[in-house]
Amino acid sequence: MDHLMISPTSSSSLVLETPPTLQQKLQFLLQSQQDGWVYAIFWHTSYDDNGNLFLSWGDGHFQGNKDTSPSTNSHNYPILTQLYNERRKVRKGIQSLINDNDNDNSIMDHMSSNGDLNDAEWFYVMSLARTFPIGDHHHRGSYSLLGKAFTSGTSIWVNSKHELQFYNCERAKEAFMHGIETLVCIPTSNGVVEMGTDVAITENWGLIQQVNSLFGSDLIALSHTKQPNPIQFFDDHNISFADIGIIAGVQEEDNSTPTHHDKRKRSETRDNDISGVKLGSSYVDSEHSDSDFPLVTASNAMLEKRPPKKRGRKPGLGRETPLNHVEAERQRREKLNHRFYALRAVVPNVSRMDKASLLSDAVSYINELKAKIEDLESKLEKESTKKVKVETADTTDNQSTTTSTVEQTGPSANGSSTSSSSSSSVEVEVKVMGADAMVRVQSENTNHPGARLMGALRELEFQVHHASMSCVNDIMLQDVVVKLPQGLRSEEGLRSAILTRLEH
Amino acid sequence: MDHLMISPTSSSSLVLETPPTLQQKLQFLLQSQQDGWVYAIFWHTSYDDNGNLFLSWGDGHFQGNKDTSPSTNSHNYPILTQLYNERRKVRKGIQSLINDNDNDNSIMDHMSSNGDLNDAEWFYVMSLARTFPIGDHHHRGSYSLLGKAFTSGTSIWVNSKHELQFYNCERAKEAFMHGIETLVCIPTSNGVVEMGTDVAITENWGLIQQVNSLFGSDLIALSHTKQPNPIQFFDDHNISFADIGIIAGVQEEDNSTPTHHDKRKRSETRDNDISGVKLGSSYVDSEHSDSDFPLVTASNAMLEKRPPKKRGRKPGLGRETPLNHVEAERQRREKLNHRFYALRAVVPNVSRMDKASLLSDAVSYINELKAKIEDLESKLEKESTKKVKVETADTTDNQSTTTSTVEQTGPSANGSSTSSSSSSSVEVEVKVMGADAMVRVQSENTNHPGARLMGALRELEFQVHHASMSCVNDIMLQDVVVKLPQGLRSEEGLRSAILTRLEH
DNA sequence: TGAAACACGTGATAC
DNA sequence: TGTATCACGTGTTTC
Repeated sequence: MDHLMISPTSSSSLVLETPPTLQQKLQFLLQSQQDGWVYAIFWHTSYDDNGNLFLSWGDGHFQGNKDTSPSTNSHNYPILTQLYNERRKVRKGIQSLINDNDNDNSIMDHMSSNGDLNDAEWFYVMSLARTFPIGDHHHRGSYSLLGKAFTSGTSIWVNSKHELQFYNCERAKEAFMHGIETLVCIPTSNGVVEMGTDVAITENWGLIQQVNSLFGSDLIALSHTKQPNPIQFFDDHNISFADIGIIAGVQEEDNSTPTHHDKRKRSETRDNDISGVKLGSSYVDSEHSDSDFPLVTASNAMLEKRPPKKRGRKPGLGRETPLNHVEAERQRREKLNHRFYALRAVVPNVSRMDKASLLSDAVSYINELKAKIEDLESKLEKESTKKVKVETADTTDNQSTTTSTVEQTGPSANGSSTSSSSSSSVEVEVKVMGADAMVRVQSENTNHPGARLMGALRELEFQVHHASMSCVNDIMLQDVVVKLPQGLRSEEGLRSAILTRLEH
Repeated sequence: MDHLMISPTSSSSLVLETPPTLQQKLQFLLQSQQDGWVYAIFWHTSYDDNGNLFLSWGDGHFQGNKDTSPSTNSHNYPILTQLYNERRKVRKGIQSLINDNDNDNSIMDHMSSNGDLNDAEWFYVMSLARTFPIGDHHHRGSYSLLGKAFTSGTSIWVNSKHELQFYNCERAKEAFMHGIETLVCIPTSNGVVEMGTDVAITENWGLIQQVNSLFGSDLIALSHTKQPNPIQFFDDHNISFADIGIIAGVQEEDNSTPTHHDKRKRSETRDNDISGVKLGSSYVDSEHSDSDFPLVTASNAMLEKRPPKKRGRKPGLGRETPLNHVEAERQRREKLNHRFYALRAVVPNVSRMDKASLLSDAVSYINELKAKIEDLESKLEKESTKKVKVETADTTDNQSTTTSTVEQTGPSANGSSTSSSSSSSVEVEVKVMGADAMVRVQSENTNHPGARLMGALRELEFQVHHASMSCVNDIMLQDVVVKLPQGLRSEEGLRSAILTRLEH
């Protein structure tokens, strides 16, 4: 049971329009990645009775944790196997029964309240009865991540529980409840590939490309990609531009004709992935590589409903600079949006889903937190001073400085360091002693200074001989003795090298 | 010297186009406000040699602090009086000398580095030599607030130092450096009224209205309100809408309209007020009336420099719907931006001034605050339980002592944990003590075990209280005391969670 | 039908 | 020179 397979192609007699190699593709996909992906699901597009497009289970592969710690495997849950088999048998029936999301949600919720059973396996198994609408009443973020990925044609990569929790998307919330930490949705021509795991995995452009090449050639059921409601511009043609985009992406490699915006329905994005990958080189979140943004594959154009206006390209455009510009702007927007999501994830009680409300809610929330901290600190201080009788008084000093982190913003004026996004006032001392060096770092105890310093030392490939870190009153003091590689002996150089690496 | 008056109308023979009552108006303005405004300046429009519009000193009134704390008054700075008089005498000469902003900035900077002298008085006095371009190379925010207020026709009200610091506007920065906290720029027909003080004053619509009625009737030099480049929509009429707006605002007393605050820059909006006021009713910043947004009076857009693009209006436009749309979008943007400012105001150490950085900094700051609160709460709880005298003794005692005596606590052979795995020569022990836990990891000194462990703890969001790692004979021994988030208390669970995360 | 909220492409600008 | 950010006007999609 280590490798669950819920596949209509492998063991079921149900006939679906997906080619028989889907299962192998997913399997291959999972096994070719060295990251600890737990499962992969292919959601394919279908039409419901009303003619609305939706995503339903196409195929899936469950790999489990790489370490296969015994407690997380399914043999501990015989009921799981039973339910799994049962579900598989009557999947079609169940689907019609619990197509309604609310019902399904209640099931999930009940399961998650169960404490021990809410792991990725449950999530995976329960997924096979789920469906997700597409393009319908999507209130901008309220719909499923899967649907969003499909309609927008952009891959979505969420790799923190906070962010996951934020999305007011049912699936993301459920994933969060079941311990999923990284959730990826990659659109294909006729569906979406979803992968998930319970650890954090940073964005991986290669994976998306691999999915593209694996699933991009499924040119079956192209009609699915067409919009349910007729597009007035091209309904005389039977092939939607989206389809053309797909085809072009597969066999044409091309691109050309950027310039005009689009809104790119989806699909087409892929051809840009192939042809214009270099654009992706600038994708990196330049400054702090928080890796918090979405790896949008997107862009392109050309297959857009075009009000019969100006035909032909604008005169005199070099064609690459403006394209980069729009692409860059797109990325900027996407990045900004993901920052917004991240903010939503940490701010509770967001009154309304719109950005302005979020921002002011964040402000008031921060003020709330500050007030609470001040309150607690004064309380604590009172307690401690009451209890510790005669103290050296530097504790209160430290406390007061940490409380007033706000005030630091004005002058800033901290030597070197500063500028780090997270913590302020980082002090680094380096003392070189022959082939060894002693590094002393003093900072606030925020953003895991220990991990940051150790990460910095790892990046610099310094072997650690000894280290000791202590945190008192929110001040973290770290002393490390490292062995230096030869050639690097300047104390100031070491210091700045460490300093610059401390910011993530 | 309590009331500095730098007025060409009161004591100078220079003839300017401002009416002789300017000084009294400013004076009246300051004294009629009960808020502690320190100074008021009227900047009037002029053309430089190149025919470009710019703002220069029209008149000013310095009132000083209401509390008139002796240390902040000018008699402490005889040099100030001297320089003031000197400046006043040779104002025109100085203007031509230090018209260059860079020079002036350096002067201001030098002054501000002076510690004691950089108060509002200095700022006020130095202002009289300043000029500010209008409508030229306006990078939207990089130009002066004054220019922005004038061209946009919107009043700008900044009432926090953070926000002030943010603007990449020279004047705002200078004001910040000189201790100004609230800075207001109110456009008039032929200039801008600027008021400032070193305390925070919330937006006051009445003040803006008062300025409008005081300075709105200066219908002299109307041509100044006209853009240097002709406005194609109305250049057959000689009266700009702005002026009409002013007149209407003056003699109409307006009021009525409590409903629609702000927004609408005089002119067009005002005539909208007359005809279709109800539209403004929905302007209210519905939910929280933080009053955090900009009191833009504006709209208009039609006295904006309009690059000679499309001549003639778009065909078939109803003229109100699309216009309202752009206006609404403008307002939305403005609102959003002010929310951003507010967020900047409460988030310390904003690494860079751009929105994306602000957002992620806000997120990490919130997490910081949360962590700190949790920490404080647990600390407080600990304190209080400790204070309840000798309780059950064992467990609580251990908790209190762990921080300092980490290494002694577990000389291996602890009952729980241990045992299993340890295949790849990495052993993990976990001992939970209340809200804290001790983690001991023994492994080979390869692949930077310190960084791996710290990274794992960061992923799990465990705050490190104390850590010590030593390497002997290529064996790395690490002991860490961490604070656990609530809900995670199982030693075995912790152990496996750490173990799985140790492999990268 | 219009108000509100977004995303998009575009031009400007700063480092 | 490219590579950022930003604001603007516009089209679209909600309710």
